[in-house]
Amino acid sequence: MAVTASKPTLAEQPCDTSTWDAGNCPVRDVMNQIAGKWSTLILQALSEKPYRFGELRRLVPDISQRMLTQTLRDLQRDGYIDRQVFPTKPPSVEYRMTPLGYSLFEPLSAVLAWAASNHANVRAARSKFDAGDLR
Amino acid sequence: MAVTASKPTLAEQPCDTSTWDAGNCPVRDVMNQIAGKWSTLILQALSEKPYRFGELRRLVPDISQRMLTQTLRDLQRDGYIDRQVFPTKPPSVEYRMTPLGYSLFEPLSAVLAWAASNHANVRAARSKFDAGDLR
DNA sequence: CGGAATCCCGCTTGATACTG
DNA sequence: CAGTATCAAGCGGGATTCCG
Repeated sequence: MAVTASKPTLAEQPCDTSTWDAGNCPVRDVMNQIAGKWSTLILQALSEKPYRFGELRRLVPDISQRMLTQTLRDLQRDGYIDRQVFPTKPPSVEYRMTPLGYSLFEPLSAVLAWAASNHANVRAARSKFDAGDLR
Repeated sequence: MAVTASKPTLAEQPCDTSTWDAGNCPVRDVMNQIAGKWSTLILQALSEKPYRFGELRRLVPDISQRMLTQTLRDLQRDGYIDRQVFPTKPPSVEYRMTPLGYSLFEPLSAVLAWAASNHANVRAARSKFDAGDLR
């Protein structure tokens, strides 16, 4: 349960505050997409193997078809996933991760793993804050 | 410019779809916080060294004091940062990263670094998608 | 200086219905 | 099956004002 990491080496991190102007900040530009409510879930699913639309819908129980469509299009637009249509009857559409998507998911999966491992720590900090808030 | 990573080892990733129910999904619970419009920027700044309220405000030029206050409180609530009040006149408040915050920032910084490195790739994919959209 | 409180707008999201 | 279209609600977030 103990937090494993202390202060890491941060010297080479992209903390360049000179590029934080809203328009051309890479961090914002990329994060604003993958930070969406559903993006990480979809990326996580597709990192495993390709899936069809309906399969993804079942994998992420409470996503609406509207949001699934939109999230998939956004991820495709940024080059993270590919969309392949099979003109069968009824039609079938398969989504799969691109090399760029995999290259993103590599560091991203570390964050997701952190979330899974440290969820309890975060929840604990939360209740502690909510409780002893006044003092 | 070339994308460096191909399919990485994903066997051990937390792709457990059984825990994707909205309520208890660790990924959503953690990501929904750090995915905020400003959270990563603040974490990035505080990963360097502690800062005071006004300093952070200057570091992130286009954040409103409302959002800065709220983001800082949320990050503090989840245990990522600490808040220390110096009862001077006028008062001074310093924010600094906690060990938990550093342990999160370690994997997170890899994503931020990816964003900086691959921003061009994403932008290229975007324009390509927007152009040849119809065919 | 470091906030809290209030007002208000607009984008995101969800529910529903329709189409190829 | 895999979407698109439309409408309405919610809340994220900005501008402003006031306080210790």
